[in-house]
Amino acid sequence: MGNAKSRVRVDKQRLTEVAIELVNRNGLENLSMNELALALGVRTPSLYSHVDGLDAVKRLLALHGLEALDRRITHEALGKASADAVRAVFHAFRTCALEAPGVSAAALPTPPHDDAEWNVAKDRIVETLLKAMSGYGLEGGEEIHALRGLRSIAHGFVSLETSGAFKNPVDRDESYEWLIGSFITSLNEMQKLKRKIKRTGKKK
Amino acid sequence: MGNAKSRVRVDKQRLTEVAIELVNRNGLENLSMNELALALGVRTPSLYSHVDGLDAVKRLLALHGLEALDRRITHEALGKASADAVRAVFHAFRTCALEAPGVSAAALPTPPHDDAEWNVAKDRIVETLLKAMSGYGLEGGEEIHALRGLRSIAHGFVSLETSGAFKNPVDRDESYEWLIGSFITSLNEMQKLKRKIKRTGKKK
DNA sequence: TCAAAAACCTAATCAGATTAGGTAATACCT
DNA sequence: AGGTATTACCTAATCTGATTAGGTTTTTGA
Repeated sequence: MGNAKSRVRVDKQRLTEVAIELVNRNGLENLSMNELALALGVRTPSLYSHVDGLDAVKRLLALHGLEALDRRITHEALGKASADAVRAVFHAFRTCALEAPGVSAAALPTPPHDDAEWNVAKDRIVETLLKAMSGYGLEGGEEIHALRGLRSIAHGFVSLETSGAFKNPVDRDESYEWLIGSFITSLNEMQKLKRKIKRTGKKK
Repeated sequence: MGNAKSRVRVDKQRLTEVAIELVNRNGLENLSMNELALALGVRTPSLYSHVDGLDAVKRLLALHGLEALDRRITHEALGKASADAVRAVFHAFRTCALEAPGVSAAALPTPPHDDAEWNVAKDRIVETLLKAMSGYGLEGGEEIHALRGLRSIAHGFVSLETSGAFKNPVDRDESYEWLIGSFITSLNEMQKLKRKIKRTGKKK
């Protein structure tokens, strides 16, 4: 016979899965220990056997979100370089955010200094982004400018979009393409300019 | 003699001023009715004579922040056009956010549909931004793309910066300049391209 | 000067997170 | 299988912060 007496059995795995569900459906700000416990079929205080509190749950979501984002960027940008790679990165960001808004919101905050695992997850993405842009041969701090620019644009657009800030009927996909195009254009211009300078320099 | 018996006397004006103080010092997420009441020298429930609750206080902060931002943009961009105007707008955004981080954070959320005053304040900024970019003669939806781009970049950069996401020692001012430059470059390129097309068209 | 309104106050309620302390199921060792 | 340590749960309680109820004082204005 089935084990009629067995308890519900929560573990970090299932807890995380259910939290992901909830947060993507109801938003990060509406995640509560009560709701999570209810969804897991358990009383609220029981959760504390598995995680340290609400912030710890959000941290798990952040880790999951960062990992998913990195996977996606890597996947989309694989085998591409320069403009194609940058385009792929932008799309990966937005796709993740639209498909999993709650998790993506959880992944935004800057991890605390003392949380090694979280910092590593964040740094991994930075590395991935730098690699994606490596085709442009940026150097001397410019690669950092470009990295920050890319992050600012992607995060800025997506967060305004998901918060409902774009009310005008103009198509949002087109706006994103336009913005990506503008970023790439200027990377290209920059590259042209640098080549010209190098040539001029050599003439001396 | 002074009126020794007079009560503390709170009004919306002073309440707002004190809330601005607090939120800029301690962050929006740490604003509470308790703290606000304490700073005003009044018991917490007394605040409800003046505002409807914490959300209403945040709304006041948002209105203040939007007004301040609009004033600043208008002031900085006055008498400028095209690239100069766009540059001024970007700087106005960042200066506001760095000088008054709490208020700026309060001004971010999209107002609810039914809040006319808040929506008007937001729309006013949109108008201001469109005017600032009008020198580029964008049309057919491109002005909206550019508007969204500008907002995305400014908001994205500033929010990543203030949340501590830029850890690399590379100077953040330079990164912002770089990013602004890249946006302006591509606006210029776009304009060149359009002129060329128009010329070609005319030749027919 | 007196009545109405406004601004305060204390006490109470409510919602969520978290902690304390106890009990039952599970796992592990023999 | 039997016995024990651990773990996962549970109920009850605490704490914090927002908000409401209901009463009292000050202010306003006829």
